[in-house]
Amino acid sequence: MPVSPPRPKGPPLNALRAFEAAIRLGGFAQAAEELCVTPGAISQHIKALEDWAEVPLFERRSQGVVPTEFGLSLAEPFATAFDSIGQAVRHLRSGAQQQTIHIAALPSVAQLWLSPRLPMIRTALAGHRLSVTALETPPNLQRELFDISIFLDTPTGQPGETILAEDVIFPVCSPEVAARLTSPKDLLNETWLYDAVWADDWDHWLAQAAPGLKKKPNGPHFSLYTIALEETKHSAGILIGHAALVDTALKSGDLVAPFGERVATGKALTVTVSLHQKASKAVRQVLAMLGGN
Amino acid sequence: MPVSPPRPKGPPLNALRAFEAAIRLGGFAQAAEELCVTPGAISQHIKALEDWAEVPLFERRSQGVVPTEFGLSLAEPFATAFDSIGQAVRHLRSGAQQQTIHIAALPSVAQLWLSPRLPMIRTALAGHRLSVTALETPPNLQRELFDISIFLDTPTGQPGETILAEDVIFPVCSPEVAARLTSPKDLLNETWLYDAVWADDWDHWLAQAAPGLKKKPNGPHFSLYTIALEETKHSAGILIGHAALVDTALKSGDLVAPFGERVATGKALTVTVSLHQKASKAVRQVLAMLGGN
DNA sequence: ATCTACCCTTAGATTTTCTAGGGCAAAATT
DNA sequence: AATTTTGCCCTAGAAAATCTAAGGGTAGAT
Repeated sequence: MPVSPPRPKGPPLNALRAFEAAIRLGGFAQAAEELCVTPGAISQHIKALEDWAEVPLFERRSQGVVPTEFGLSLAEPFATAFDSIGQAVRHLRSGAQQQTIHIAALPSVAQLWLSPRLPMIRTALAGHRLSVTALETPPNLQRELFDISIFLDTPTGQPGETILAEDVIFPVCSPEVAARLTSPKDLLNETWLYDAVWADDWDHWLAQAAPGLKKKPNGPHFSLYTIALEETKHSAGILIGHAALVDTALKSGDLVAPFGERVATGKALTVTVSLHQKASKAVRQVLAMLGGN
Repeated sequence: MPVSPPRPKGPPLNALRAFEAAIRLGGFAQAAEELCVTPGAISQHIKALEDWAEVPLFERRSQGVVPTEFGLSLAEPFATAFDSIGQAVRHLRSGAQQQTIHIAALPSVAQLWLSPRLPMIRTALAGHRLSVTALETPPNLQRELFDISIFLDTPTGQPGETILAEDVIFPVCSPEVAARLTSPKDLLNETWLYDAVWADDWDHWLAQAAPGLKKKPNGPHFSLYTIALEETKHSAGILIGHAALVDTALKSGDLVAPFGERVATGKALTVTVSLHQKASKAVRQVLAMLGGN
């Protein structure tokens, strides 16, 4: 006789969030990244949820998970729900006495492009705190707590996005190294430096600027563009420079661009602002200073 | 220089839920009851949230907490957000192979009124599981996971509510005790039994049915109406019966109503169903069997 | 065939979250 | 005026959740 079982408890909220992320991003690993946990954590959350609801949400395949039909049907309601939560949380955060502007940027962009502009911003925004977070992938501004994101990526065209500059690349090196170079062919005798995530920059530039020139890539790879740039300054070799990132070094004379050929990558330095009313006065102010409209 | 702090993390979701409940119900204690935790837990959640947002949400007074103006302004967005979550969760639960109908009822109603009707419902709903939970206060059907609630309370008039019967009260006792009674005045010589939460039933009935009759209440109090009723059957005294709850005992002859005066309390036996599409076929079926429209 | 690169799971450890018990202060009651 | 009641706060220890790290399996590449 089923009388008085303990009050039926709702599902764990964090599991719902994990599920929402997993179904939206299409995988546990991606969801894990967004939530800053290991995939195992996501796996357990989903399992807990499946146990609670007594319904399978994902089909486990060897190459990843595939949402079940039913799981997919939950995507929209949960997305709506968490957008709603996000909005309420923004409202909550807007109450802080001292507002904080959260900026997300690619590590290299943060250090090489944003950093020189920060002092100006900070003085203009007295009374606000400023927080800069380096991220490998652009955050979902609707869901996460960033106000502004600055990335070097293919523009998505979503609302709130402003293109600051098209991305153009060209080899850069120290003046000392540049002295040895007269034509692109001389590159073959030099060490080529690579950024780990932009490893095909060299191929891309060569294809446009010096077709036919081939070289086995044997130079060092750096996980941080900034490190590669430092090494370049120390005459360790030649690096493909992204205009927005090497501008300061070129202006100071630490680096030079030995060849004139500038090649567009199709990417762009884009700044995106979250579309929310509160605090946006300060956010718009920052945007204007960064060169947005 | 604030570069690369750890990714700003959102507020703990559970704290948001605690806050939403606290602001909606107007107190930590009430929120604690709804979430089935101790008030201390709520207190900690709210504090965590206030620390996170760096803004006070409640003003602590000795007789309870009062929401700050800002806290109050968050009530609506958070209510909306959690309604949204609730809806998504219902959708999720609707996927279970074997549906469960969750019924919430006052303990006395569950045992005395609902219990005799359960076998009929269960056979009609083969393939569904049935869960009956005894609750002192009616749950928020929009937020909690109950499908049907049955309470003896003043009708609220909210959508989904059906009045099954007006609440009327009158003294009941065992036939053995009834043999000693001829007029209401004889009540003065008998032991009066009380239900702890309906302690003023006697006063209420006397005021209408036998004005002037006074007696110092010295009879035993029972925390469960069912126990009081059992004692009444064992001739331990006279109890104020609620029509819906003593019906079975009157029909079986275990109890009798020695006086004809029936007094309305203004309350009613009401059944409320959650307004949701899925699973509501079964829910409506149950409702019909209980006597709703 | 073997290797590499993914991605998901499981067991154990860690951190969060909860409960219990003791206080305090104002309001209601005696 | 004293007492009881109510409702929140605090802290330490206990319970439960959540996470990480290591394991294992599959597809496509070498």
